[in-house]
Amino acid sequence: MSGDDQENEQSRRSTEIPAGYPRAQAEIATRRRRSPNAPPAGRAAFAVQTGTTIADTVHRRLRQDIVSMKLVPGTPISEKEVALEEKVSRTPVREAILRLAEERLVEVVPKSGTFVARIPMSALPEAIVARRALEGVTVRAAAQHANRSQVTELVSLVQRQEEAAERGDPVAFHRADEDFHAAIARIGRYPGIWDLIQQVKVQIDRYRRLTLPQEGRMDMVAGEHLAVVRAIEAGDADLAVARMEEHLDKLQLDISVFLDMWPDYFVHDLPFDERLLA
Amino acid sequence: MSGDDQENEQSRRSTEIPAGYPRAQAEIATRRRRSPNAPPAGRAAFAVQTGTTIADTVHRRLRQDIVSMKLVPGTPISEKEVALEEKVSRTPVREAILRLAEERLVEVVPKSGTFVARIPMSALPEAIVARRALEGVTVRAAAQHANRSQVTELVSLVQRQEEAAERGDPVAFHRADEDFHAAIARIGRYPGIWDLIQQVKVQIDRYRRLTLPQEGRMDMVAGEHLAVVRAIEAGDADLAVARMEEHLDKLQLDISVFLDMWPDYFVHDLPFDERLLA
DNA sequence: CTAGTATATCTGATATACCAGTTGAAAAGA
DNA sequence: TCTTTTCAACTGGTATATCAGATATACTAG
Repeated sequence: MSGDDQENEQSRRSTEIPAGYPRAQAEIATRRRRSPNAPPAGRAAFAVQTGTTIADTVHRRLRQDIVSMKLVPGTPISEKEVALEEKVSRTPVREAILRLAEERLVEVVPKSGTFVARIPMSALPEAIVARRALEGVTVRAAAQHANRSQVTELVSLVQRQEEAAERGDPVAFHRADEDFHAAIARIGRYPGIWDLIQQVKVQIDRYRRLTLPQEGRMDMVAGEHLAVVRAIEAGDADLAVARMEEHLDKLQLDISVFLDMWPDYFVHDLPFDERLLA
Repeated sequence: MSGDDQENEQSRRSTEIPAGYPRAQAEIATRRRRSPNAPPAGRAAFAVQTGTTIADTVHRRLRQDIVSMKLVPGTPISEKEVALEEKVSRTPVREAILRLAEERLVEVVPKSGTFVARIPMSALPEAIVARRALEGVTVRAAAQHANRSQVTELVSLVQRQEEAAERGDPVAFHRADEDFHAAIARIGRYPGIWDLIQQVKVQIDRYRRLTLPQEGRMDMVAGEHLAVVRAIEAGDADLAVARMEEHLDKLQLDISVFLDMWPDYFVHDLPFDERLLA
């Protein structure tokens, strides 16, 4: 609703630093050494920022629009068109679209067109259980590692979320929600698993955008988060996991309703045997 | 070693079919309709094969060499050089490299060069626990869903692995191993989770290529797999999960040894606080 | 009016050209 | 000999050109 979804791109590729490169000591047999210019070697660009490329920008923008359902499934996305709108060449646009294709957010049909991907129904249950399992790992670790200041930090995040709920700001609420889960992963010392969770969450999030913002749900979420924090504070790992699983199970809405409402937004890919091992 | 690693690219993007596209009924406000030529609409290319592109080929080849440690961390990979070797233009090569970058298999430094990524030490523990959690999900589901024929199929896969172990064929052994875990995910009706597992496994696999093929380990693995199958056959989900976790825990080798042996193959990225949420 | 076909015009895939940082070693200075 | 400076070669990022497949429309035959 209000303003653009910022959709904070948490820990994304771009932020990281190459961190310097050692000389490729073992010159590989298969790959020939460059005639002049020995292997790149030494500190390769400690550049604080791996300069945000145009492709990054376009990717972020398109991804935002897709996840926020501003671009509904089936919408055609033309490389040329986007290039014109963004006033760049088709190359970076293409790179952005390729990334989206890997995230399963668009489907590209070779000589026909690229379209915003429909939500694969079969992927939803998978995403839910996968997320449940992964968040179980992070919250258990968090309960085992959290110190006092980190617990306080989590409380602060919950409060931020409560405030967003009170003033009915779904965008801020959503962001606080993400930050909370991310913080738990970080405190559990498994930041990389949060990346995985985010990846899995994408399709779920798209689906949830379809559901109307359920009244009262926002307050409940904050309460459930607080229950998780209390378990972490108590150092009760099993309880923390249980609380988190309860929380995640709450968003198990039945899909059928929305299936009728927007049938074209989904693709019914039955779990047919797709692998035929020789 | 004997012959090229085939590194069966299990369920990869390419195999899937676009599956036809419905007319983009809701013409999105944000995106303008194409002047002539209404939206692509109808069955867009039921093409059995989304024609394997050159980029796919190059990607597969490079990925294979990296995962198999034929290209060790730090090795420079030049777009131009690969293009010349493969006798194609830089464009598809670039696309392949971009994909590898997303898989964290290469690091590209903008105006300097692209290098085979060092193994991020901090990612290893994360990958191990994430895999454990995810395989727990799939094996539990498999125990709940497996029918007689599927159990037999699993037995067959274990036997294939035993045969590979007997004739000391690590490549076939490795492939059988992958197929076994993939089959469990498929039987558990969570094929998508196998994709996740594979993604997480990559760095672990690279690391494991460094370790010498431990004598006797191959036979043990087959035995452990069989134990999992028996639990599945008995329909004992909890036992199956336990057996699988025992199995996965066995490959918990201490890293320090190999760290000394090939220090330049790893990057020590301590779990410093990388996210600073506003 | 309908069915079939031809064609204009989309599309993404690939090839090529150009640009601006980066780098390493030669060149210059001490 | 050692340090500093310069600079040409090489890199990945971007722009542009070309190609062939896929589609929708216009056209033709009946």
